[in-house]
This record gives sequence, structure tokens and C-alpha cells, in this order.
Amino acid sequence: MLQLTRDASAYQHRDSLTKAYPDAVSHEPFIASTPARSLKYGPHDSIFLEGDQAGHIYEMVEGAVMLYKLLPDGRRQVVELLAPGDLFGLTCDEFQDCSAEALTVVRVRIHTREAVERSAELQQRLFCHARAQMQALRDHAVLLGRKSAMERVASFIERLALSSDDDAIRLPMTRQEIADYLGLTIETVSRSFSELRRRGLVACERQDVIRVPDLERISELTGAH
Amino acid sequence: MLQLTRDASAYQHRDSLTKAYPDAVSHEPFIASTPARSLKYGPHDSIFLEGDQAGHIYEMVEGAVMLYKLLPDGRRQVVELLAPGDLFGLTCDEFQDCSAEALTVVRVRIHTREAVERSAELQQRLFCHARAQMQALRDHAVLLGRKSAMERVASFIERLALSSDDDAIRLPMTRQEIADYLGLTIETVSRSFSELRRRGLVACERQDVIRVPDLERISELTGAH
DNA sequence: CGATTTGTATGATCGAGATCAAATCGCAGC
DNA sequence: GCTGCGATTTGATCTCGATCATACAAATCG
Repeated sequence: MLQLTRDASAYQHRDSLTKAYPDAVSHEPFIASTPARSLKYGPHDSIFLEGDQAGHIYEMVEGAVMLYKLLPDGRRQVVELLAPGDLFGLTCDEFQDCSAEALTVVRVRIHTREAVERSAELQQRLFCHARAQMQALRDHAVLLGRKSAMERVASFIERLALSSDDDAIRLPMTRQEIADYLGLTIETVSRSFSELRRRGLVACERQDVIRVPDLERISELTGAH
Repeated sequence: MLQLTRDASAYQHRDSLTKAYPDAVSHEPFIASTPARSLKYGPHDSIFLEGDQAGHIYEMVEGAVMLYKLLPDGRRQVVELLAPGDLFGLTCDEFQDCSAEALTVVRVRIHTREAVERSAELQQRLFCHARAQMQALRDHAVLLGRKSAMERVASFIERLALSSDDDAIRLPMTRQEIADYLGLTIETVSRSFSELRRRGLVACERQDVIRVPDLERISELTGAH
């Protein structure tokens, strides 16, 4: 189970933060009437790293972000996937407890800690988001602790399908990122996808775009039905 | 990995809620100056079940509680362990997203939802607790997704040792409950404990009381050092 | 005090998923 | 088009933890 071949710094790119494209056009802020900067990131840009000073809240406007943690030997666990509307980066203590990386082109708005402490309405919204993320984390604990490889992959596809309005689902992550999210290896993820293709449950247009002809049949494989 | 031998209702005891001992003496409420009922539960009493109406917040005063989720075929994942000071039971929507069961004799105070919505200070405290629990859930995701059996058990012992003031550590859970918390089987948990005993890293006074002569050596096995 | 029950330990075996090793795909640049 | 390189797929093998089976210990009860 140890993956000693992948060294601890493999995913760390502190300098990539400086590559962030500054000040994109703002789109309908979820939280209105607070002075907030807008930032843009490209795929694989680091937004912050575990241990960084935690000063403000990030609000997802566009794109997808993953939060992950690393073990000293380089094993990685993706702990959360974030979509537009989600909030992240606020901790109780001074430092970030995990790292954040852009999966796609990402636009975020940044709210200061003071702005949060001033606004009760803002806190209320933040709180509700925290509850929802907590619920997602608990579901993920069930997946990681008790589901088989195929059940994990089916759960992942079901989730993407439900949150996608389109018929064709764009996978915003590489196989390695999916593996690190599902607590599997890249090979097992690949084999599971192949098996689903063989059974006709998913069709792959390109390696990062899949089609699910019958979501019900995927749902039956998640272990939750 | 499927545990079909254990049926889905094995852990469900709806009626046990009614066995709760009413109105114990109150001890230093964490949240003051709100009208709050006090309740007492015995070991293995159910406090609420997933899907129950979620009306109020529970505040741990004494004892230990576990939150868990079940899959339809009976697989169980314990998603959180709660100690005095912790808050639980508040959801964003109407229903509980997981079940809560007393591990020991437990005393809780119950705060109404309205009391929370009225007090900004209360919300502030709740929010900070939610953040801390979130951090714990992320650490647990790393454990479930990426750690070996021995690393999981070592992490568990390290956590208990750090939160215990005494030299002898009382395990508040059965092997089955520990297994369901760590995403393992009861046999693997038992074997890991035996291995640690054989290596002299833990000593067992009774099966539910262990002694850790050198915590540093346990910490080295957690995968996080 | 033995009988029953419930929780724990341990040995034997199996299998899902990890690991190791190629082969193949797909896209960017030329 | 061709070239090169990272990402993906696929196959062969190994291993850790699950499963199955049984023995043991400790609490409960008549």
C-alpha cells in the first residue's frame, strides 16, 4: 500500500501561485455588497498549500477546485471537490489544513475575514455551506471506508451525472486525481472504467468525456441502492 | 468486501431511544443562558437515527458518542467520535444525515433550533465547532483512503492517548466499533493490537484498557511522521 | 457454580486491489 | 503528415486485509 516511488514533493508547486491570472471579470457574486477581489487560475495552478496563512474566504465563481492532503511519503488523498457557489479556505485557526488546486480554469472571489466577522448574514450562509460540505465528507467516509472499487467509481460517475446538465459528462480530473479522490490506484480506476465500457454502462467519446446512457444502472452499482 | 452476513437492520434500534434516562443533573453548560433540556443515555442507546427529524442541537456534557452511516446491505461506517464540548445533530435540511449512538453513559444538553437562530454568539461557536469537525473528517478521509491497517490503528491509539490525561487509556468502543471507525474488519483490528502488544508498544491491562509506554513509537507508525 | 452469551484472538485460506511492466493512445509541436 | 511525451490501458503477479473457522476469555444468569 505504501507508494514510496512517488516522492513527497511531487504535488507541491508553491511558485505556481504566482502564475494566477489577476482580476478577471466578475460574474454574479454569491455574496453581494462586500468589497471582494476576483482571481483567476489555470488548470493545475495551486491556490494555496496546507500550512499557508489562512486569511480569507474563497468563493467559487467558475470552474472546479480540489482540496487535498499529503502524507510525508507522498501519498495523496483528495478530500473535497468544489463547484461554483462553494466556499473554502476559512479555518478556525491560523493555517490552512489542506491544499487547494485548480482542476480547470477557475474564477474565485476573495472575501476578507473581517467582512465575514462583520456580516451575520454572511456567517449564516457560510455555516449552511459548512454543513453541506460536512454531509459530503461523511458520505465520502462511507465510500472510502466501506465501498468496493467498482462501487466507488460508480458513485463518482453518478455524482458527476447528477450535477451535470449536459448529456455528455466532462471529467474535470485526470485518472490519477480520480484515484486520489476515491482512495484507489490509477490502474484500478482505469480498469473499472474499462469494465463499465465493456458492459455498455458508459460510453467514452474522448478519454475525458463520457456518456451515461442509463444512469439508473450506474446507481445500482454504487452500493447505496 | 461485501459483508452480506450482517443484515441491514443489525444496528437499528429505533425503540432504544425511548429508554433514554430523562433529566440528569446539569453540569456547566458550554452554551449558557439558553433554556436547555438535559438528557442521559446508557451505552448502546440510540440518540437519533439517520432520517429522523432534525430539530435541535445536542451538546456533549459527558461521555462518548459515535455518529455512523449504514449502507443498505448493513455495512457500517463510523464517521465521527464525539467528546464533551462537541456539538452535533444540527443539519441544514430537515433530516439527520447520520445516526448517533451512545458509547458510554452520556449526558447531553439540548438546544432548540430557535435558540440557535436567535443568538449570534451561539452561531459563532457552532461554526467554529463545525470547522474543527470538518478538519477531523478530512484527516479521517486520509486515514480511510490512504493508510494501511497498522497505520490506522496506530493513528487511533495516538488520538486516544493525546486526548486522555490518564496513563491508562480506556477504549470506549468494542473491536467491532473500532473496525467500523477505521474501515477495517474486527479481525484485522484484533491482529493489529496483538502485533503492537507483541512488539511491546502497547500493554493491555484489560481488553478495554491499554497502556502506551512510549507514545513516540506509536506516532512513528501512523504514517504522518 | 456450571451454562449461556457476548466479545476477542488466532490460524488457514482466498481474493480484490496494489504493484510491476509494457503497450497503446492522444494531443501538441513541427 | 510525423515525432515525442505524458496519460491511459492492459496484462502478469504479488500482497495485504477479508473471509471462514474455531478456540478462548469474560461477563451474565439460573
